[in-house]
Amino acid sequence: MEKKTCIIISGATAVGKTLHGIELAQKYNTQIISADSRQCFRELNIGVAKPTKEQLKSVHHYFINSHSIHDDVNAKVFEQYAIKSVQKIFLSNDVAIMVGGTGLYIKAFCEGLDEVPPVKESIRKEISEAYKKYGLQWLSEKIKEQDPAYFFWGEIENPRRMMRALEVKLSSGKSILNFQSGKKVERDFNIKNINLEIPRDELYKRINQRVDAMMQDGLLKEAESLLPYRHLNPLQTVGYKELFEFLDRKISLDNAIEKIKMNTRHFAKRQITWFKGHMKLGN
RNA sequence: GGUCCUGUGGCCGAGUGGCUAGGCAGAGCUCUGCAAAAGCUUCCACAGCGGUUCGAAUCCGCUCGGGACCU
Repeated sequence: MEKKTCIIISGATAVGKTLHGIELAQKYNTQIISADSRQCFRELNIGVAKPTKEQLKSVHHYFINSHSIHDDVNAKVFEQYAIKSVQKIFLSNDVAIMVGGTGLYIKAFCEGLDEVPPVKESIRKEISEAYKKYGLQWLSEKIKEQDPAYFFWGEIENPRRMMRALEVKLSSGKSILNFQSGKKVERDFNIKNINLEIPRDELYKRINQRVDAMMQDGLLKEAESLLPYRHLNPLQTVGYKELFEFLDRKISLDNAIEKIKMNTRHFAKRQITWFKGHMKLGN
């Protein structure tokens, strides 16, 4: 039997992935799996540049509006969800399309993530609260004492990674390094990648225009309605966090809009760097 | 016309004779579980000219540009 194929369309925010993905899906008469860590939340709309209702009607999208901001969504959740979704698509199609800009999620889908024992919520909470209170110094001392191997090999200037290492150690008793094999899972389907790129200045122009359009579409109102949930991870999102600052009267509205544009550029740059280094398969 | 203050990189901002902050933006990068996250690296300066000094962004003079006040 011929192997099935998943075509992945990747690229920075605002390059035009959505449109290309839909065209391609229609050409193959198939469906799309979104690989976007924010568009999966049904409560987030204008600020995350979801496909329009019409677009969603014309091609079925997995992982869009599939979760709530109260759910725990991460790379592992995505991997499992996406694998299930392609399999479903492959039941009736030879080709599936994945569209998205969340590099880590795409990587998890392509290569798999190592099995790491689940971490108790209470431990995670404890660590992040202690870090908030005592800072990086405390964290790095704690790592040194609990997981000297990580202290030696790991990224000891990145609190996020250190906290992850610490939570794994504290809940499993083993260093996270024991679980990170770096082995890639072989999928039983072909993967082809199309990484979309346009000149930087053009991308930045599109970003600016899109932010203005979002504001016209009522992003401020949306942000306002999400204010009660601002502490949730899905709300740590460009376009919302800046408007929360405005609603706090910390910055002016113009200032907030400028910041959204700037932070979106930063985000896009990180995506470009990621895809440059990671998406060398296919195409 | 006079008196005084002031001039630091794209922006903000310390330094006030030798050790040439820092932040933001810009550029580059890292990446196996919060990733639209988190972190790392890096370019760019002392308004101009002259003087003092072993040595000046720092002291002196002049020029130019800002600002304040006086008649």
